[in-house]
Amino acid sequence: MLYSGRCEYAVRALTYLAQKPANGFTLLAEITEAEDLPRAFSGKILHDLVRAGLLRSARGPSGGYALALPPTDISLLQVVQSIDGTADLDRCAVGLNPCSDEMPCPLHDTWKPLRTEIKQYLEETTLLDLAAGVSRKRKLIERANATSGV
Amino acid sequence: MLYSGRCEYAVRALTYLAQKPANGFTLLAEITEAEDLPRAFSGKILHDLVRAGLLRSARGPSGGYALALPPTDISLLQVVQSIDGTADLDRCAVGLNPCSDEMPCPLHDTWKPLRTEIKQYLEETTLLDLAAGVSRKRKLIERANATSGV
DNA sequence: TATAATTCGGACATTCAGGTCTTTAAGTCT
DNA sequence: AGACTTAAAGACCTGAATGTCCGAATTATA
Repeated sequence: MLYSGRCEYAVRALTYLAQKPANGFTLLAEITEAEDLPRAFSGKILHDLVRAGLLRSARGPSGGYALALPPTDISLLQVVQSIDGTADLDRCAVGLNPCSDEMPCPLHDTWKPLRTEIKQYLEETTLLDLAAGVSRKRKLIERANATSGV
Repeated sequence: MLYSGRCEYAVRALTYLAQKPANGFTLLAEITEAEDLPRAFSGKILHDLVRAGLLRSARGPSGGYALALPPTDISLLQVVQSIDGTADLDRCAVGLNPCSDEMPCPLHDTWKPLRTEIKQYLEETTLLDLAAGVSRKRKLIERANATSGV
């Protein structure tokens, strides 16, 4: 709903990397197995992220992928723009052209503030937030298992 | 961004119908020419809306399509759900399963309020609002043409 | 230097949304 | 009844997104 399938894969892979210690590379195989992603396809997506400057990569033994920036410095918006481009976010909700503040489409006045809010959300949410969310979830699962006597 | 291409066509066709007097049917050809939509394809989409109960249709001479409800009673959400289904709107933003309030995904807490807002927006916006927006736009265009001396 | 490990890159396969075309069924009019 | 108009339904086509496969390029290590 917010972004494409490709982009979702990118977010998940990046979130996985954000949870790992900052030194050294992580294998594609490890990422895709942990996150249950299609391996070859994800390889291409990660490569796109390399070209976009969000990841570093290294070939050969002890190679793999690593974040090119600290998790605080990578926002969802950057990921979306690297993978999907910016087109969707600025597009008119009804698809009528031309559509601008001067020549608004039927939904323009009401839709625009909401769209701005969505964009802000993507801009403010970083990989750190995502990684923190994952560890919070992990704890909840552990607690659930403990209390249910497993 | 909010809904699929099919759904956008549906919204535009419905908006066109909402601007017409309530009696009688409107030809598919008229709708698609006025809104510049692919004719055969739009026929299928309109038929989906008939099955969903948002439109009525009639074959033969003086046949065509008409709203099954007054424009105030058809919300964008109903259109989206008739065409795209409800899946996207309730889906977890990151695509992790399971994802619920008890077992939230990394984005759950922050994404959910925004998603609720989007849903509310779709629910509160009706065909009447859209039709009103169109006539507002039409006036703006006329005024622009008048002042530019055309 | 040889070898193994790993990403890179392109060719190919599959699936799905978008879209056209043709035939059929259901109405209206004379 | 017969001719005509129009939506309904289905077969088919197209292009983009998704995904696989395999060889080439690169690099650490023995």
